[in-house]
Amino acid sequence: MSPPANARSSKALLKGPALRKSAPIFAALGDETRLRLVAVLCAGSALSIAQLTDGTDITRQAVTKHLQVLADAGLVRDVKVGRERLWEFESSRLDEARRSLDIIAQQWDAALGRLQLALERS
Amino acid sequence: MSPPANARSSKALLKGPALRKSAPIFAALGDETRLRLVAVLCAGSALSIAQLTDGTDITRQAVTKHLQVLADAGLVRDVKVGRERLWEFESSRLDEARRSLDIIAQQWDAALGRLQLALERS
DNA sequence: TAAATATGCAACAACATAGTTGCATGTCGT
DNA sequence: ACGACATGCAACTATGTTGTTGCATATTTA
Repeated sequence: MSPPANARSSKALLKGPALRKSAPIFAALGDETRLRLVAVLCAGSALSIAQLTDGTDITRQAVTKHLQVLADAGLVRDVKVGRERLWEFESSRLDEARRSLDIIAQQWDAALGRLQLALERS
Repeated sequence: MSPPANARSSKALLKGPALRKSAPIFAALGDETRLRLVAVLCAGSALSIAQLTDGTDITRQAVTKHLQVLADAGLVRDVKVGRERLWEFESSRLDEARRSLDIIAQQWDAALGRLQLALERS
């Protein structure tokens, strides 16, 4: 059979912590409200909870919880300034998630390449 | 203030369906078991439920449910072959998710660039 | 100091998710 | 036809998620 040649690399892909560590990041991004918060914050400026709540149909407390989820995933960070709590985007974890998707896409492209090669041989 | 120059583009980023449509994809990827299934299937070969269950500590039915979640997100597809049901990776939705992360990262880089520029001017 | 602002904390309801078990159905090989 | 194999369906439990309300606390500002 042909698969043994790449069986080890695909197993390594799974055992390596890269993919497993990405699951919580994807889970954090897997909510429309949180994805919107990330999109707002990645524009650069640190914003308060009240500012992030404005223009939303949910309560300030709900936004706070979403921000906490994002913070647990390492996607945002908070800085206390006076009576405010400003939230800012943190890019490192998102980069990890990007790399994970790139690895999967790359693996898939390689599989398509092998299929193409096999077809040409027939 | 400096933000108005890019305020419209960041709003367009949010209103565009690209990001909102990605949330369900991230939600589907936000589980260790499902991420593993995707990683296995992106290696190329279509696998049966029994095969995908082997080497796991959960039941076949649990795997079936996870596959259904992935299918709802458009990340995998099933093909019935005899008494088996083979599952294969589907790359288009994953590419959408990749583009969404790229957009966010790009937005962030632009913000850093503006910050750098502002610092140099001082 | 007092009012207004910004946030924190806790309890609650509603719903979704992850996983199980038990049994039924369909398909292959003998 | 019959046993073995692969899967489907439904019910059920346990737990997590999302969002709410009510009240407490800290910080400005007048």
